[in-house]
Amino acid sequence: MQDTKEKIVALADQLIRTKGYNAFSYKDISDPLEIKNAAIHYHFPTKTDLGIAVVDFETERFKEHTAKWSGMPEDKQLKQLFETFNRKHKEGLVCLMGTLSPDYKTFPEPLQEKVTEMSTAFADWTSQCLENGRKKGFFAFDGDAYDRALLVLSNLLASLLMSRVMGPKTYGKISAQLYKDLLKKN
Amino acid sequence: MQDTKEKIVALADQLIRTKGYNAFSYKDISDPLEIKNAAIHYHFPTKTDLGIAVVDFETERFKEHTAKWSGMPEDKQLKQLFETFNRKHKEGLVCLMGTLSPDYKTFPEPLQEKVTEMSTAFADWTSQCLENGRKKGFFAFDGDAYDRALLVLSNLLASLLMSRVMGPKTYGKISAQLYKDLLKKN
DNA sequence: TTGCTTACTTACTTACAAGTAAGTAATTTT
DNA sequence: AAAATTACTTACTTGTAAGTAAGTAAGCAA
Repeated sequence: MQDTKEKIVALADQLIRTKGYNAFSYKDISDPLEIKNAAIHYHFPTKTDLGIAVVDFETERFKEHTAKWSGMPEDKQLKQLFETFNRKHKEGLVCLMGTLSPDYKTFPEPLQEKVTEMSTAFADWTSQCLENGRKKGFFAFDGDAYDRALLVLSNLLASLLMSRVMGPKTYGKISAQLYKDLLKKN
Repeated sequence: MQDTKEKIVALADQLIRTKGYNAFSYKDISDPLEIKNAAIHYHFPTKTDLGIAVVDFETERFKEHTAKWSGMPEDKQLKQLFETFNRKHKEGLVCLMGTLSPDYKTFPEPLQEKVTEMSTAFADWTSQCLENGRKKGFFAFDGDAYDRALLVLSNLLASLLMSRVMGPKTYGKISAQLYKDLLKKN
């Protein structure tokens, strides 16, 4: 019955993305899964443990995805990243980095570390992709590739957040212009 | 004693920016101000009322600031916007839009509306500033000015959030590159 | 078949959050 | 001078959060 444990992580992931870490409770998980709150504590003794599991799972998933894309040309790889965010947007969800960073200071250290680790993984991969893609002529942009990666990620992250508040079209407007900018030759 | 009311709003603002809306409590305000939690309820019957006051105050402050800048050339006006975010970064704070958007779905409608109103005010002003600034040759960018405004705001918003998680240098890297991009002539 | 582990439930505890009703002291209005 | 208003405090209530101790049913292991 590893099934329950996986379902808890999946639901917690969704709850963190919709309500935020500090606003979801064990009851939000135990009710739909028709288990008792103590069953969650059995698998994840503290809420921090559950948070860590969610973040770790996301980091793993990201690494698996990027590994699969590694044979593609860089413009296609970046397109895949955009598609990942696109899918989240269609589900009405935001990215973990976007929802966890405002609450970061309320987290115990072990969870903070995991969030930083996840974010670093995103930035490192994007930086490499942009760097290599520029060398091969797929992308055109000024400045350091790492700085540009931070810009790209910040746009993707915030476009999901802003879509919530300013309407769903916001996401498309930001991501479309962002992608055009990177391909543009000066 | 309008003083207490103002102090409550100012502290709530700071708490929302550091811990997030759902993580701060009336005790976080009543303790440092040395008043009872009922005193907060006297001024703001519900937490929603307090949230609305914080957002309204920020919207007003933004409109006052931009009104003061209205005589400047557009590149200086935009610089002022960047400076505003810069100051928040130095204080270790994030912007209201950044901290409130992940929790948006947990808000009652009246607060949601205020957050949307504030965000729209930001976007409208930035859009106008970019539009006029491009016409006068201060800025160079492709596409619609409103779309570009969303990009700029998303970068500023997210750079404050990401700085928390990835270190304080993140903010400077993003904002510097962003500003350069806008001034750049092709 | 006895014992150990897994995956829970039952039934709590402790803490703290938001919110309220009733009272009060000081000031302002009439 | 009396009445009302302002800005609170005292002392609650209600609800819910995270977490735990003890029990149990099912499966497997020796």
